Amino acid sequence: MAKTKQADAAREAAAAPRIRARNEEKILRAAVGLFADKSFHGTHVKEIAKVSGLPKTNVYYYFPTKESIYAAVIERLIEGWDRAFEHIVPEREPREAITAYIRAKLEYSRRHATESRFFANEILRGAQFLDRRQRQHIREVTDQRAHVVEEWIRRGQMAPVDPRHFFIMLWSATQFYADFGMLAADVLGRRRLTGKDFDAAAETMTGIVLDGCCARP
Amino acid sequence: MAKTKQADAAREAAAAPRIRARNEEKILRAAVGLFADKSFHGTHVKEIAKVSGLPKTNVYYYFPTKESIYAAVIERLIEGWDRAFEHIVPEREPREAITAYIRAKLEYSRRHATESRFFANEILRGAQFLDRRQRQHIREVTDQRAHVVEEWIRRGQMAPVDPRHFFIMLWSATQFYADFGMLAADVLGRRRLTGKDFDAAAETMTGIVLDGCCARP
DNA sequence: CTTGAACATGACACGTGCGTCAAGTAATTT
DNA sequence: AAATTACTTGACGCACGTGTCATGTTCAAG
Repeated sequence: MAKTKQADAAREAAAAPRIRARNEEKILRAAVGLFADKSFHGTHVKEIAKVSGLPKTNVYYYFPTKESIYAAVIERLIEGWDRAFEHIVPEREPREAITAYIRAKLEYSRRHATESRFFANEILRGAQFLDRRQRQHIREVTDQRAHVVEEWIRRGQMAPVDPRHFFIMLWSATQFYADFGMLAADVLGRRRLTGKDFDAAAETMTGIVLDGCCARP
Repeated sequence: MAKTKQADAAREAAAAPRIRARNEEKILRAAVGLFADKSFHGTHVKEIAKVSGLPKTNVYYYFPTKESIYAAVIERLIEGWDRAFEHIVPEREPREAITAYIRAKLEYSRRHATESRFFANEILRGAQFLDRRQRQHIREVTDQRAHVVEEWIRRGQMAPVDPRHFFIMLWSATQFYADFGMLAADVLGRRRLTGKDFDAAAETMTGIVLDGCCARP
């Protein structure tokens, strides 16, 4: 036990683990897709093994339990959570920054629909696997960007909206095209969402968020 | 077999089945909560039985399989899907109708968070249990209301937005507070979402949707 | 009160999913 | 080249979840 741990630490520090890195990658890549499609309980380790091309026992060589695989997938996603927020900085003009943010988020939804669905599913379940640190991270990042919006408002560049509900609105709308893509496609009369659909979504969304959709009577 | 079916039909037609109705109700009520929390595979019939206060075998007396319980829950939800859309009629002034729609949807998210989460989960999984009729229903209802928006635009009462993406935006934002309530609460620094939070959400949302949030430079 | 159907229940059969083990092969180090 | 560690593998045990069955019990009607 202690021995294994020590070896792990050594490996982590040193250069060595090409095989390990490659196999863990394979496993996590297979896992995120399966978890996204069928949720934690619906996904069997056997399948993760098959999809990743490794025998099941080998999966258990790298990860002690199914839960640990799930946790590892989460850990990766949290790291990328705030990427799109980088557009929200006080130096930029809000219209332009928000437009860029929406595009970035939608682009993410399109390219990483699977990860997005996985994450949505986890939150839907009450974020049972997110630990305190990860939840705090999300909150801190949001807080930080909320201050930018407040600054914009203070300068009169934006209407006085609640920044957090504002972000929720942007987040939910962009997220929708990844998480509920099937429903969106249905409603739009497509079999699957196309690039044009994402463009139309971005245009509609930015138009409404920036200027609203109803002239005052 | 044929006998049972005949009896079923008779029961359905006649007045009798108080006990059946009551027990099916109990089962479905228990099921929707469990499915919402733990998804299809994470929910065990044993638990459905326990929560609904019936012995497991009795659950199987009313529903042949776990899937049939799941399907029954879906059937109920689809029926109520278009309720909030009732506000979207051409006679009303769009600002007022949209405001009412947002409030209604948010109210639904607050009062029926469990059902909402169940439904979101089903869509997330690619709507595997929705049959063709149900999906078509959703599409038809949306289409119908999209025409109202188009009428408003034609009359110059609304900016020329894509009605379907517009609805998606409203739907996703309101849905968020039910489905990802835990995340919303986290971001807002609460333990749980309060009535005031829903009010703030409604205000922010209607403000942005109606008038946008950024003055043109 | 009797009869037959609807309803309720505990015990059980069967499949399968998680995780282990012992024994092997490849890669590194000395 | 030997020894030590990293990795790979097939077979297996155990627990548990789904769905069944045979046997009661309540209820509605003749």
